[in-house]
Formats: sequence, C-alpha cells, structure tokens
Amino acid sequence: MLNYRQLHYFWVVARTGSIVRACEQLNLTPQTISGQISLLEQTYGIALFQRVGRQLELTEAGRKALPYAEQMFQTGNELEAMLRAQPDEQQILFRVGVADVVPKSIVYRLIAPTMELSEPLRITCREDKLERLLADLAIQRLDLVISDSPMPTHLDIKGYSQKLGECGISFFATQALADRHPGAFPQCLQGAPLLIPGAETVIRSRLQRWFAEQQIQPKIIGEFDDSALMQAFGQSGSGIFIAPSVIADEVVRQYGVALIGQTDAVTESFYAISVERKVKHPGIVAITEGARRELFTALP
Amino acid sequence: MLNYRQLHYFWVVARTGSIVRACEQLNLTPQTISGQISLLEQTYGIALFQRVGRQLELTEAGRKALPYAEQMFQTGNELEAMLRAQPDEQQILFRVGVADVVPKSIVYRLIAPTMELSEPLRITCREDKLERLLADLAIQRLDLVISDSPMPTHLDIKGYSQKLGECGISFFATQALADRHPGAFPQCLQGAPLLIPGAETVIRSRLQRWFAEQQIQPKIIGEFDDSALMQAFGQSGSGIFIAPSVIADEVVRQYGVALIGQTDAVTESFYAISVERKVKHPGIVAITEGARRELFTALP
DNA sequence: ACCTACACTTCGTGAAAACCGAAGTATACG
DNA sequence: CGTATACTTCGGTTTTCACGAAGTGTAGGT
Repeated sequence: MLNYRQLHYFWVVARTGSIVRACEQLNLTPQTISGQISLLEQTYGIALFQRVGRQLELTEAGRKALPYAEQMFQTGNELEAMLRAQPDEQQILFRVGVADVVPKSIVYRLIAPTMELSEPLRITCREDKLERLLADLAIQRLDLVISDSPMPTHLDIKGYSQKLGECGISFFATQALADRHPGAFPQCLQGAPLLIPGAETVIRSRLQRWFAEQQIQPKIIGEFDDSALMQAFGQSGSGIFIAPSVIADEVVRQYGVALIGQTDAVTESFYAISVERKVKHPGIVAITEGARRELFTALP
Repeated sequence: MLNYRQLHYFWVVARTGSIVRACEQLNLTPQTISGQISLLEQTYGIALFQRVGRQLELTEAGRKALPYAEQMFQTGNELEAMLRAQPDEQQILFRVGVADVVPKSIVYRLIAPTMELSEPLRITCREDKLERLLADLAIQRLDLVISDSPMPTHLDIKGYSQKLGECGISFFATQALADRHPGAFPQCLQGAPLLIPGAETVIRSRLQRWFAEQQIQPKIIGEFDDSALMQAFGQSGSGIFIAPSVIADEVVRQYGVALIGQTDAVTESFYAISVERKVKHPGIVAITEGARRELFTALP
C-alpha cells in the first residue's frame, strides 16, 4: 500500500529541490523527511533521489514518478481549498494556468484586474508547461491558460486563443556587465554573454532572426524555459537577459539591473486560451479587457 | 494539512459504497475506517457521508469531493504500478477506459485478444462515465475508450471512433417471472416489468421506438446506467432485462435466468475511441481485429 | 591544507496516530 | 419480535512519525 504521506514529502522535496527548503514548507526537521523518503525508496526498492554534491537530484525513476505526484497533490490542494471554502460558500472559481515562459510580473498585471471585480472570485493559479495546462483546459480543470503563443494545432484538444497584446523587448544587465560592453545599442551586444529563452518559446526564434539581421553574434551562455530563473541568473551578472518592454521599469527596480536598450523589431505576444463555453467567465473578461485597457495600450 | 490516508479511506468507502466492503479491500476493521473518516470530517467541519438506513451515502460535500479523490488515487495507483514494474522494465502500457453501460463480458471478450499478443502488454482497465473517460483520452492518460456510442461532437476534445461491431438484443428473466408472462415473444412483454438502460444510453431510445412500433407497453420499473447493476436486479427477479445477443448464452449460464426472446430490430453497437496517434497501439489493433474476427462475425 | 558552513544521514527515544477488541446503537427482514 | 447486518463508541495496544544528538560528506573561504 502506497504511503501517501511519504509520497507527499517526495513531491515537496522534488519541487523545492532540497530537503531543507521542504522542511520550511512542511514545518518538519530534515531527518524526518530524509528518513521518510528513504523508507519510500526502500518500499519499492528503487532510489528516487541521488546525492549530487550536497544537493539532491532526481533519479530516472524519480523523474518518472514526479508527474504522477504532481498531479496527485495539485488535485489534493484544490480539494483542500474546496473543503475549507465550503462554509462561506459560492464564490466563483477561476482557475488560471500560466505557461512558465511568461514573466511573472506580466502575469500579475494581467490577473490583477480580476481581484477588483464586484463579484468575488476565488483564483487558483498554476504554473506548468503549456502542453499540460492545455490538457487540463480540455477537461475543464482550468478556465484559462496564459501563454506566449496561441493554441497549437497539433494537439487533440480544442481551444480558442485570444491575443492579449504585444510589445517589444528590452535588454538588461548588471551595471558591471553593461560597463564591460559599452557602445551603442544594439552593436554593444556583439560577443556579449547572453541568456535567452528556451528553444520551445516563440520569442527565441524571433530573437535569433533579429540578431542575424543586425549581424550581431552574441555569445549564448544559457537557455531557460522559466523566465524567473533566467532573470535570477541575470541578476547575478551571468549575462545579459531580456524581458518585455512593458515591464522594463519594474525589472530595473526589482533586480537592480541596468537597461541596455530596447527594440520593437522583436516582439513578444501574450495570449489567453480558453474553451469558450457558452458563458464567458467573468475572470476571462476582466483579464482580456484589462490587458487591452492598461497593459498594452500603446500598441496597435 | 490534508491527511491523505484518511482521504484514501474516504475514497474507498465512497466507491465501494460501504465501510465493510472497504475493510475487505484495505484489510482493516470497520471501527478504524469509521473513526478515521469521522476525524476527516471533523478536521474540515463538514460531513462527507450521511447514514441512510444502515448504509452510508455521500452528502453534497462528499459528492463534490469525490471526483478530486478519484483523480488522486487513480493516479496514485498508476504511480504505484509504475514503481513496482520498474525492475522488469519496458512492457507496453495499454490503458483502456470502459463506459459503464457496456456489459462486462463484452468488454472481457473485446480485451481478451490483447492478452495473447507476442509483445507483453500491461493492461490498465478503468470504468467510468463516458465523458470523463474521453477527457482522459484527450490528455493521453488513456489509450482507448470502449463505449456503446461513437465520439460525441459536443465536447472540446478530438477523438476518432471505430465501430467494433453491432448485434441484436435479447430479453431475459428469472424462470418464475417468465412463467408469469407467457405467450409468444414479443407480445408477452406487454405490461411486464422491465429494467432498461439509463436515459443517456443509445440503446434506450431505440428500444422505446421498437416498443412503440410493436404496440407494446412494458412497465418500466427501473433505469440503470450500469449494465452489471441492471443484471443483478434482473437476477433477483425484479424485472425483465436485456443484453446483447452475442452474450446471451453467457448471461443465461451465469445469472441462471431464462432467455425470453431476441430481436435484431433493435441493435446495440460498440465503438473503440482513440486519439489515433501516428503509430497504432498494438492493443488497439488487437481489439479491433479480434472484434471483427470473433465477436461480431455473424453480422454485416 | 585547514577551518567553517551547509546539506543530508543515522540512531535512539518519546509522543502521536492509527488500529483493534469489546460492546453498543440502529436498521432491515423474515 | 428475533436475528443478521452495518455503522459507532470506548478503552487499550501497536505502529508510525518526528525530533534531538551526533555523524558523514561537500563547498568555499583563508
């Protein structure tokens, strides 16, 4: 019989990447979690983690198991939220999935308008790979997916995309790094260390085309599927990184980096994907209208 | 923090319909399960079951919670199977969903051919409402769905139906009940107590049309979405019930009932619904070919 | 090279929980 | 109205879980 508590610890450790961080989240001590996970591994005679340096890393088996656990406890959290909400009753659920390539502050600004609706919404927000989010959209476990690309056609799922807006991109670096690559933008990018979005993103290929046109060859030193992670590396001075221009001010402020330059020749778009049930969800309406009115007003 | 063990007990009790049966499955005593579920209810201050007679029934909250639990532990079971299978490695997964209106012995006969393939399959079989199965098909948590109707068009899911076969239906009753309604078939059905498939099934409406044509008004005393349940009631002598003619012999033998008559004017069809990935799953091939070759050979 | 900080592990103990036997209550059925 | 069945309640017992103390191994600075 599978021990769901142990599996839960496994999940938290896997997603936080370390036992210590899992402890903070679970209010437990490391030896407890370490022990319980060892027991789990023992039960099935298979290692889920392996030590790499002083961190833990998923083994092959662990990587296989993680999506199952993910699904289980994601559902578990929703169930718990539902059980707790029972008494006060009937606020409308609004379940949003966010593709991990979308910068968090964009997401925040997109979703913020839904918080101020007259009818109280209960918002659930989840981040994942686009494909998985769309699957959940199909079975109506999500009401809306926010992504940087419209609905792909190769999936066996119907969905309707709605463009929220489009904007140019800006380049950022720590001041020290920026000083090392002086000169006019964009020529200053020549040979500079660059962090770029992963191969699966839309903006990646546009960016590369633009570099070719400008006859600039930056030195790509990192690829990231998750924009927050990319920005974290950028903040440490590893390389120059990009973000949509609408959040340029915020990036400069929050990460303490310098704006190197910006272009509208490369644009990033954002889409709201829904199944478009007969009744439009108030949350979706708020997001699409809010995006048009406030976030992307300066653009066509 | 949600107690997953208690939730698991809740799930088993809900799906078996009784604590005692859950005990058999979990190797526990009733007082344990009863107690643990009470604790769960206490934690969230909400009843999940209510006593009806000496059985338990889901409350409104329980009904809301069940699909979540279903999802969780279904996934949990798959995970466990995967973890166990790890050592011997690489047998092809074949996950089949069966709509509950399809008689079990038909399902068995359809699936049986896959057991004898040269390449070893690991078959997972799940029974549920058609709609839920199709949702899981869309996100590739299932490879095939077997149903009595082709892919409905109103869902936001793509799927491809393939007709497995078609056959007439037969009427059955206990000998005692049959004796009470003597005479030639189908006139003997006039005024006889009848158990029929639920309103959502395809055969239901065909059956009613046929009765109208024959100018027969049976007395409908029960509707069932689950064919096994209908047959159980039929076995107890509650009423006359139907089943596809291909399994007539088996129904007579297994339930100890008499065959009253059969007609090919009302037919029941069975379909295999898949997402038709590039590569045809060996299990799907085996089922469609097996159906054509063995089960429904006598028909066009 | 060595010291310190950090992350995970091992071991033994104590507390919490889960579980069971016995007995009790309530319902269905003949 | 008695018997069988299903769920509950109430102790006591067993098992599981969690922590403190101490240990191993790695990273990084001096």
